[in-house]
Amino acid sequence: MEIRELRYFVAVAEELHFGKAAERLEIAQPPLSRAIARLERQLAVTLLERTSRRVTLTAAGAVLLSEARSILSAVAAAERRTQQAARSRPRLVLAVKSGTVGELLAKLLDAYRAEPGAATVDLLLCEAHQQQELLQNGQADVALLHLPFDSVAGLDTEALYTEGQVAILPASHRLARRSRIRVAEVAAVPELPMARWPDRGGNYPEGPGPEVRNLTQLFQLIALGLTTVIIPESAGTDLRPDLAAVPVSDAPPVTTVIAWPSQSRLRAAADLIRVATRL
Amino acid sequence: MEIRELRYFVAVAEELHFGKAAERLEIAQPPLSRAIARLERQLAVTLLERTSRRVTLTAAGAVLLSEARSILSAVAAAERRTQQAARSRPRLVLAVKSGTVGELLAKLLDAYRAEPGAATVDLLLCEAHQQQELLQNGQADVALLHLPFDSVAGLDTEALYTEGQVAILPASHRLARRSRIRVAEVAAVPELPMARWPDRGGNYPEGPGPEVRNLTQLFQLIALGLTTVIIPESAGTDLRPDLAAVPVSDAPPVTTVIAWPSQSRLRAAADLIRVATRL
DNA sequence: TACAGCGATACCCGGGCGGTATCGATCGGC
DNA sequence: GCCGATCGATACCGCCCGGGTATCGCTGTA
Repeated sequence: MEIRELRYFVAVAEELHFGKAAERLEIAQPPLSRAIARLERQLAVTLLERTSRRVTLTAAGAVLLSEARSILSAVAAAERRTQQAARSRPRLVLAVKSGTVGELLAKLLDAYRAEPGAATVDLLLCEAHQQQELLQNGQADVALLHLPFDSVAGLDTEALYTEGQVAILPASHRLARRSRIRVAEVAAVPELPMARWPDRGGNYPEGPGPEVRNLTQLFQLIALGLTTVIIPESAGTDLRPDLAAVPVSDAPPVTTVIAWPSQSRLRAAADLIRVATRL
Repeated sequence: MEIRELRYFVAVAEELHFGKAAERLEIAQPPLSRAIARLERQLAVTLLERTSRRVTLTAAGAVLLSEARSILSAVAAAERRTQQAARSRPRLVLAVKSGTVGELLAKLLDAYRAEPGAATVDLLLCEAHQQQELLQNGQADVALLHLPFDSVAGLDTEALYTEGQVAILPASHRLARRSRIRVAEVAAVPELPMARWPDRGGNYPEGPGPEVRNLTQLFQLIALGLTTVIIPESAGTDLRPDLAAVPVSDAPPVTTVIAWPSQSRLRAAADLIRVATRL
């Protein structure tokens, strides 16, 4: 089994169409058919059921698709990390999404810079759902994630900071004067439907609330009295004066964790993680 | 970068000798030299420093070695799991080491067998240090591990059972009548030096105690008044009459966890894990 | 200084990868 | 019900690359 064969198989398994897959791979269709056939022969397993009209994955094919994706990620990561290690001045890529506790991040970077032999830290600002992938394929070395929202499968983590959540409301709203509130109460306000965030594919779930992409947009809509949201405390400090934050008593606490690929052996990453856990 | 090239690189990086590595790979030395040179050219990175007298790894080479090992494991796992998925009757390999809570294991297997669509579970009895590797390269799907002894890097786990530890002593020993004991007291008995277990390489650490490989051996030596050991409670039940178990008050508690590779997508494994967490 | 050890280089051969042309099966439209 | 379009498989060809042998060149040692 070779990497090229896995790349070919993933293309076919995703397109479910040899012609399209060949186009994506920038090769002709016949060599692709042969490569898949050879892969099947070597494994002694049928990966795809094909008629001349449709191509479908077998159960074994579905397993290999998932395995192959993670192998290809690991290969890309290996290439990046090897080249990174060859640089004289090491760099470390830290993936954070907007909304990450600014104060915590500043303290972490300051503390790390004071370390002897500290690498240059590049901040990679990204969307929440990209972080896992960035770590897996080596585009980032370390990330700050938020439990219980972000998935940490395949990652090692250390908890840094736990906080409650607050509801952000128009300052003039009747609920804005409450000292505490419950999730159900926020959800039950018909004139303030909860904002909707895009999923991985960039699509929005169905619902009455407005579609938003970032906190600035969101705060503007809340100030206009059009929506509301429940977010971690630290993201709701230093609000504009026409907004109010009310602690939500029964929202799950949010934990900021530092995460890295579990097989990571980078000196610089280990240093940063050690510094982070001592904060 | 191809799998074959990674296999070649790992061989050279481990042997630090092109000739030996070529022999191990069952190819001639010149193609091996060329393959490594090509890999270095493609990555634009020097992986090995070679004089005609010695070969050494560069920092980048050390990184690639570690990455390559895990990629090769992942490839082996992918092959095994794909072939497994192609079988009509799914099988599930559960890696356990001797000494694992027998009662817990029996309950788990019974409960799982009662599930609809349960796979055949094969028990793979192994040494503690093999389990991680068996899961990573796909020879096992699920394992029972013991924290804090076993490493769980790269694995997902669920805690099943926590218990204290006991010291196993000859029934006639003066400490055997105690109701509780401390680690320091056990360690301070000069006539009963703690038994030594082999490490990953099968070598024994230095020390005064006897070398042992399994509990049966060990119990025999304890009965002869030659050694002692501190083990989880459950491994010290139903002892032969000439042995006694004394709870050790300050030994760390041992947690039995069920562990699986974090990217695992096996139906049968998920079922087994679900059943286990409900026990 | 001569020799042994070891990686690199030169050169050759064969298999396999990728290309084009075409077949054969299947499904949809008229 | 037949024809044509679609799409994967097959046949055949050329070339690159992987693997082999022979040999070179450097280095450390006796």
